[in-house]
Amino acid sequence: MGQGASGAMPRYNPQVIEPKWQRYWEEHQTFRTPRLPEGQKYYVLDMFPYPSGEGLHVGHPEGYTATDIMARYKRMRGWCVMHPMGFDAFGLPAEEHAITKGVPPQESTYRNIANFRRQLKMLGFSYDWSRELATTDPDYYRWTQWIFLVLFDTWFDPQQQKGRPIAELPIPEEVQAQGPEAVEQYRDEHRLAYQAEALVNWCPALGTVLANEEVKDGRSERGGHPVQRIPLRQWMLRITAYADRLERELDLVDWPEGIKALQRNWIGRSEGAEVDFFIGSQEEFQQWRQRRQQTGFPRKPEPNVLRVYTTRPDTLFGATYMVIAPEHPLLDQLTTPEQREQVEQYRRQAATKSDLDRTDLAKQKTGVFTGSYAINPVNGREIPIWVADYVLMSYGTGAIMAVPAHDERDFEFAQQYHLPVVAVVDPEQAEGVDREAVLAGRVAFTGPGRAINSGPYNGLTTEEFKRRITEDLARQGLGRFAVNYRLRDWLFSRQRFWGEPFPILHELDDQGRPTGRVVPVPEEELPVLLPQIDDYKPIGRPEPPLEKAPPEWLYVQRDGKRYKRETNTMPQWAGSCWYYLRFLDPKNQQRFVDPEVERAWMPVDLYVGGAEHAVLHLLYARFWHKVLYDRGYVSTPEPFMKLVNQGMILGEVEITGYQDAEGRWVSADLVASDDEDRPVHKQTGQELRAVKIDPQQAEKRQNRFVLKEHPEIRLESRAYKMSKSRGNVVNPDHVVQQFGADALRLYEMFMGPLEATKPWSMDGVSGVRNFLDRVWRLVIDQHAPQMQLHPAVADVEPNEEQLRVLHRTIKAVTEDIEKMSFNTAIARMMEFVNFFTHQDPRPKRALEQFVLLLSPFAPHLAEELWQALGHEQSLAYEPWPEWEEKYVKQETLELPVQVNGKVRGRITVPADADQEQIKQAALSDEKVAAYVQGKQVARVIVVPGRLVNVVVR
RNA sequence: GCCGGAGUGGCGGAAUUGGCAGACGCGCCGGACUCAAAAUCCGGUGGGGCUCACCCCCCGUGUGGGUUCGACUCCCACCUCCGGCACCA
Repeated sequence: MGQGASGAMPRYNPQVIEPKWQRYWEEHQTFRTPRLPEGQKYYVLDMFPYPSGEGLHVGHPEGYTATDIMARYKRMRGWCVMHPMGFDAFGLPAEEHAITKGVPPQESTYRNIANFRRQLKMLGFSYDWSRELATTDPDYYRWTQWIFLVLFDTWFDPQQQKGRPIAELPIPEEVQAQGPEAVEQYRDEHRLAYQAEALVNWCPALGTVLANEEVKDGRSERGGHPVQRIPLRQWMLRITAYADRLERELDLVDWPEGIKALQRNWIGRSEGAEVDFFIGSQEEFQQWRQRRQQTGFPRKPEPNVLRVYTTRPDTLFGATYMVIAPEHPLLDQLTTPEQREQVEQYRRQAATKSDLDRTDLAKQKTGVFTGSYAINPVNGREIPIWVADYVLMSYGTGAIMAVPAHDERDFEFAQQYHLPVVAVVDPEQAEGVDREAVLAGRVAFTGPGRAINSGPYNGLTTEEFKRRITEDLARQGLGRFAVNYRLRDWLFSRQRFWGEPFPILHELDDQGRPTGRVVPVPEEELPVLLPQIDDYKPIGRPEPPLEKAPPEWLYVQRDGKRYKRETNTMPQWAGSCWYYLRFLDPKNQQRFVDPEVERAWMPVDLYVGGAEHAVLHLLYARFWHKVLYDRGYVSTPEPFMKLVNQGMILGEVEITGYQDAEGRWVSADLVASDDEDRPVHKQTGQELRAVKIDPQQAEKRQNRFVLKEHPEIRLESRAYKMSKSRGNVVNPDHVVQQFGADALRLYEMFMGPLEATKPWSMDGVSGVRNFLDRVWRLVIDQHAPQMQLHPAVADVEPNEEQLRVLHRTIKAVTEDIEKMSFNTAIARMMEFVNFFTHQDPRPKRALEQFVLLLSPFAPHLAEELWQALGHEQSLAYEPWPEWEEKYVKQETLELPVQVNGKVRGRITVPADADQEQIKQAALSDEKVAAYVQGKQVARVIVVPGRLVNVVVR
């Protein structure tokens, strides 16, 4: 360096300035938010993290930086911003850790939280840390329990489509007549939180049951362990009651269409009809039909009736057999003595089959004839009733009418067991359909067409037929219009320690056996704290660890009766269902949130998080919110107005080649993967070795990468999900150490659109760090012995050109932030710096405006420069720069001139030139004239401000 | 199979009420500074062609068609990749 005092030279040093400003913000409570908004409010929320032992992942700061930019920007625009952070801290990993290492979950959880908090603060996010919460705080889960009690105290009124207090549930007379116990039972059957003996997804390896949402292909989503179906008493939440509103009210929110589609898909609403099939003799059938004419369609079918749900009532005449699920309650009654043995065996088989087996065997359908017949209500024909596990008890009525001619599954089953196929829909000229084969029953046709073989309905279109027959069936009391949902009720209990205890007591009799009666723990006694236990291990039986709690916790004496506490705990999703409300009033000891505060801040204006929560968290939270809304505890029907999903960040791009055992290269197009995802040779099946290739050794030919030395060997070039096993995980601590927090923030925003999946690149980080260095040198004289402004920085008025660049930058950056198009906003700022680096003098005023523009993205650097420019206070509440249109507009425009669509020249015209002037200028341009010469000008298209196209012949 | 999303230089990406394809950054090449290196600064960089004398020409946004004066953008058919669902009657 040659200069003695080089250490004192004011270089850009994030290691020093970042902690400095973090300390400043903390000391000055810069981002403290008032109880009630002052002026216009803006609630910007991140999906709070699960504090894992690994610490922050580079995926976290992506969304967090985006929201932080919005928060800082809005503050400078004068909005009152709510921007909190907390931790979703209940969950399996802490408990697994407790089991293997013997560390109590409380301890490891709070240690992990401390680490997360440190990392988040290191990145300079402008959270109001005084609102921090963790779902594991007794002061928080007290209110999670309280909301559970609200759910317990609520029934859904289908008339009003609304949750109401259980006390308002109308009790039918016949129930009333059976006494108070029956009434209580009737109430319990209608609560949104209820107990059921449910077939649950029991995972022996995890020692808990799982929600349907947590099971993928018969294995647990976490860990990939096998899952079995066993019956167990469980707490359920009646989310299906809200299915309709959860779907319909998606219209109220500004979410990506893709996420809405995902939720609609999950809810899976379908319309069709319920139809009753009589089981008995022809004579009885006639009487039954007549009776039904009078009574209409009953709420529950009589025992001699099989009720089915179908979306295609128009194919009723094509029903050639029926199928009921193995768990169907009528199965016993329908099974004839001759068939009993077979049916029993089949039922046992189906019951012990795990979901995994059921999926594996999906290719081959199985079933057994019950021996009974049902009578088709529309034509009086008798058809056999089968039992098969391709029909699910949990959907519709657990029974179907099978129409093999017009349903793929029924067709497959009919082929398997040689059941008749009768076509009742003529596909006519439907594209790509073999009409002859359909009519002959050789293939299934599932599309719409025209009715045949359907008696009086022949000739109707599918659409028309559906409507007519549904009406006709309803009039005769044989069927009714019906809606079904794929969505199931939410299995809400877990056999784990590290979750919220249920505020529920089970009454015991004199022998200490449960009577079946449950009572809620009174609100004043909340929270029900987790007890101290020494052994967290699941027992291997579906019996919760809380069974091992000390008796003084487990047993409660009340009004002379003994009660045992509920020992299941709530699933991890519980805490995240309402945290956005608690942030508004985190210290409130009287209520879960003060209504005044709630009304002032809700709804969340912007919610950012990963798409992996598209169905689970977002559906559950919306459900709870709607219940709270119906019960008058919150003021908005939906919690999250605008939702943005940040994309995944992948590891660095890797180029991979493949070699066989002898070390010979194998072209990537000859490589397949086996069951365990290992590479094998497509033809020989031989196992191959994946080799990481240095980019220097590869080159691109056409659209593929090949080995430079052997161009016939194709390589694979792609980025993979970050994972410990692949060793491509990027640690934010290291990035901050090496490049600084501002560089990390800026890079994550510069990588590409927020929503896109994008690969990490350390070179990219150093690129934006380079930009920050240039910003520093734009303002600071780094060769001076101490901190001082660059000599070119002067208190002068900007010239015309500088004003233009400045104002265009302000406009572009502002509009890009509004669109959350952060990558392009950063590109605009880079252009500004490229331009102003060459300016001498550099007007201080212009630089100040620029520093303000930069501040939401790189807040530490911006604060430091703001101070160097002579300001004493933080820039966090400085007014956002405004642009003036007169500097943004151009006086003259350079327009390209095309001849027959190809650019052949360019002209310069005044910005306000009219079409005729532009046309003349274009035609008189030398180059254009050369192309036009000797040809006929057919048309001249002038697009103001864009281009001119001369069409010649 | 069904539902979403995406295919643009060596790489990340920019540009759509249809109007100059490749902004900005990385990488690479060349130059300046230096004894040298790092850092920094300047210039170049889609492919091909040309007497490549810096001018000009042709091709080019996954593939094939179409609409249009004009298509990365709209329409039809298809291919590939990513995400989700998957016996839901």
